[in-house]
Parts: sequence; structure tokens; C-alpha cells
Amino acid sequence: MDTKTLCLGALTFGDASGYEIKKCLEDSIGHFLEVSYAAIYPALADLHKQGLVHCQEVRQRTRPDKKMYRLTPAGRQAFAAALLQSQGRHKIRSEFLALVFFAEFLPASHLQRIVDERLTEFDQFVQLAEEWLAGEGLNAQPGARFAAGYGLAVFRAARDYVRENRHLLDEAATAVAAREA
Amino acid sequence: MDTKTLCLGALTFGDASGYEIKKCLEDSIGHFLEVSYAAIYPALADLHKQGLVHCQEVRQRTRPDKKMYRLTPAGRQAFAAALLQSQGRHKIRSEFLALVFFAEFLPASHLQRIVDERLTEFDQFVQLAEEWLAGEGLNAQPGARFAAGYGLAVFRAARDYVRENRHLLDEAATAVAAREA
DNA sequence: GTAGATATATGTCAGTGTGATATATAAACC
DNA sequence: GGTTTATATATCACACTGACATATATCTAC
Repeated sequence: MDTKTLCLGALTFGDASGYEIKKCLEDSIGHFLEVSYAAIYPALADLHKQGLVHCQEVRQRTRPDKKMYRLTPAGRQAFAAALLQSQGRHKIRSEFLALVFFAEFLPASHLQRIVDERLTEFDQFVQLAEEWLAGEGLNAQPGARFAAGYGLAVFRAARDYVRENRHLLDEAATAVAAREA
Repeated sequence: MDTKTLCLGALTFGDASGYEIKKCLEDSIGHFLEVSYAAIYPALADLHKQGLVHCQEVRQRTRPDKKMYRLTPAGRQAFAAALLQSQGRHKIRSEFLALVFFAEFLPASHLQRIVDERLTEFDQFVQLAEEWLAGEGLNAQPGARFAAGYGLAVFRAARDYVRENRHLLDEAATAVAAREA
């Protein structure tokens, strides 16, 4: 599932510029998959070369000009084919857990600050997901609802675990303080 | 938290070769952070150039020769400094959820096969983590136990959610079947 | 016994993605 | 009047991934 495929996917919701594609992906699956402009713009240029999207420049008075992209029939086919090709892997890259794993090498205050940041993030996501599922989500596709529900369940579990067990990390830091004294 | 830092971290457990470092990291935080040989070997070469690790070639009769690396005092300091520098972000790149999000474009059978694979992976992790926490984990550092407990909580939540809600995805696929008929 | 898989061990390479930076306009805010 | 936020596109150095290449030894199944 490379950036090209994600762009094609975003365009199944309707025509969009690179900027709008980024917003679309962020708002939908942004919590599970990051996309950056540095990946999107070259991807769109490639897709255009391959004839998978149509591109039209739009002059705007009140905003900078933009390039609107539209899926071609070939693009729609290529998207379906790419989805079938994807293995559907679920990867996590957590520097947070790496830091926690090496807790013995960090000052307690630093560690707790990092924990607080993660907790804030988890809380925010839980709230957003709850609101979405109770509001707009009611009209969304089943796949989108499933994904949001998954996120809610997992982030809730993460939040609760961290809240209830963060005190264990004080022991880790204490161990180092004692060692260094 | 780049590969160099992870290598230094692995070496705080004792001297090791690149191959052994990979195993060490896989066995400890492998479920939250992937590392590949293609990243490790150049990282070790760099660390050696910078004087952060000491390197000695070891000739072996029954196995291929290996290069054993050891943390230098400068390396230990650099590790602590790099940890302090790390923001501790928690990123997820889930093609699984992306596929689910675009469920309407996939055949039901394909989708359910992908769900089965994820479920198997979640189950395996839950079992591994339970065993580790009840066994070796009892002697591990608090940080390592916290990380394992976090993984257990989150993967359990993921497993339970997917088990109880996978039927929602049949609706998605049915919608497409109806549309295409 | 021998064929094939698995484990040990190190490395490269093309392609892809990230984070930072650059540029420019307009609206909203204080 | 100045700062921040939003719109809009793009490039660059660097890091990482997945696939491949190479070599030896052990373990398993027939």
C-alpha cells in the first residue's frame, strides 16, 4: 500500500488536489497511516504520467492556484488491483515503548513527561472517535465504521493500561538513581 | 530513535554481533519496532567510525566468522543522550486498517482472509506475552515488563474487537456485490 | 545418504518514505 | 499593524525497507 495507491483511494471519494488528498486521508485513516506532501506530490505526478489520473490546473483568485486530479477508469481499476495485492500488514513503530523499555537509562521526570504526552494523545483520539461514531459515522461506510471502532477499542485499552500502570515506571527510574548515587 | 541508537541500546545488554543485535531487538521490542539487517550493518559501521563501539572480528570453526561489537564509554553516553533527544512518538502504519477502510472495493472472501491473518497474529502475540510475563518477565526490568503488559492489553483489545465485529465487514462487501450485479 | 529446510553470519542496492525547508497568497485574530 | 493559521505546491538530504547475494553448518524427513 504505497502512497500512489492511497492517493487513488482518496480520489474515489471525488476529485481533489494534492492538498485536499492529504486532508482527506488524515481525516479518515490518519491515525493508522501517515502521509506527507513529500510523498503525495511526486506520487500524483507519477500517476498522471501513467494515465491513472487526469489533471487540470485551476486558477483561484482568493487562494493559490491548484491542480485538481480525477480518477480515470484505468486508475479505478489500478486501485482495486493494488488493494488485492496488498498484504494488509499492521506495523507499529513506537519510540514511546522503546523509551519505556530503556526506562532505566532515563530520568524519572523525563519519562513521566513522555507518558503524559502519550496519554494526552490517546485521550484525544478516544474522544474524537467516540464523537465521530455517534455523529457522522452513522452515515459512513461499514468499513470506515469498523476501522474507527477498532481504533477506539485499541486506544481505550492503551489509555487505561498506561493510566493504571505508569507507577511501575517510577521503580525503573528509582533503580537508576540508586545505582548512580 | 534511529537504528544507531537501537544498536547502542542492544549493546547495553552485552557484547554482540550484528546478527545477535537483531535477535536481541526482535525478542525484546520486536513487536513495536522493526529492525532490518540492511539498517543494522551500516549503522554499526558508522558507530565504529564514530568511536561509539569497539569491534573485534571473531573466527569460528563451526559457523561463519563474526564481528563482535562492544559499547565504549562514549557510546554509552551517546545512547543516554539520544534517548533524551527522542520524542517518544507512537506511530502506526496499518495497511490492514486501510484495506478495511476501503472494504467496499474488495471481495468478501479476500477481506475475511486478511482478517483471519491479523487475528492469528494478535492471538500469537497475546499468548507469547502472557507466557513471558508469567515466566522470564518476572526477572526482567520494570520498563520491559511495562512494555510487555502494554502490548498484551492492546493486542487483547484488538483481538476481541476484531472477533466481535468482523461480521460488520460482510455488509461492506455485500454492498459492492449488489452494486456490481 | 542425500535433499531440503533452517540457523548462523555479513553485506549491497534500488526504490520509497520522512522531516525540514522554501515559496506565495489570503484570511482571521489580537 | 503584526502574528498566526489555512491554502497550495514542491524539493532535498537522509533513513529505512524488501529483495537479493553469498557462504557454511546443522537438523529433519524420506
